[in-house]
Amino acid sequence: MNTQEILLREKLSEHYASVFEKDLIDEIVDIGYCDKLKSGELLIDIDDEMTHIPLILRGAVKIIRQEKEGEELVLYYLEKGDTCAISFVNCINRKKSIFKGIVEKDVEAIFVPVGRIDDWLTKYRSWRYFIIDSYHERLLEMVESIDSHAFMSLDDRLQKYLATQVKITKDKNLVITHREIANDINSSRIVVSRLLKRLEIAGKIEIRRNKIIVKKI
DNA sequence: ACATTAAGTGATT
DNA sequence: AATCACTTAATGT
Repeated sequence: MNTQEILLREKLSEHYASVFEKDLIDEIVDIGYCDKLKSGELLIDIDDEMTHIPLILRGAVKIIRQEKEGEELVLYYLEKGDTCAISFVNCINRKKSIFKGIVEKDVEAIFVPVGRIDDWLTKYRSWRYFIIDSYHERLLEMVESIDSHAFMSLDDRLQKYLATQVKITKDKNLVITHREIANDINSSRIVVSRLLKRLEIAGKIEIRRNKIIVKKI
């Protein structure tokens, strides 16, 4: 076994050791490779063919649905231990992606080529459960996204957004503009600015240029 | 010093 | 809650 494989095995066991059985980990180490992506990079675009499945080790990916240029809807975020099971089905039936994935926080992931993953489904119980579980999680997150758009006030949505940003970046100092927030929660920059101002007066956040310090949400 | 981009404000729908 | 039409403030060249 070469050093690269040992390294990969180490990284894999950080978040997936308890999930996958030993033989499966051996196979992943065998054909997978590790890669890093910088924040802002495009992981997958609509109509792209899937060639690999990412097993996220650290960082976060924002998955969005996009209408014609501009109009977009944030569906959910992928974090460590996650994979996009939606992409998994695309791999099996060779359909093109219906989502867009942008790196929200620098990502390190193991990429598994699509070739073997079909067989693994019948071969490994842990893989089967992992995929089904992942699918279920994504569905719940999507429902939650729909719910918040349908039933929550913009103010609540904004606070929820700030909370998830803190969770994803693991940092209470968010480096983000009002414009970007407005985009993500489907509102206008002006309205977001005003709501943020109110949150600041309420003592929940602190506003700097290009930066928001979350104190208590 | 100047241009560019982010954020704040009042009025209007 | 969105949009317009501005102003003010911060930052890069």
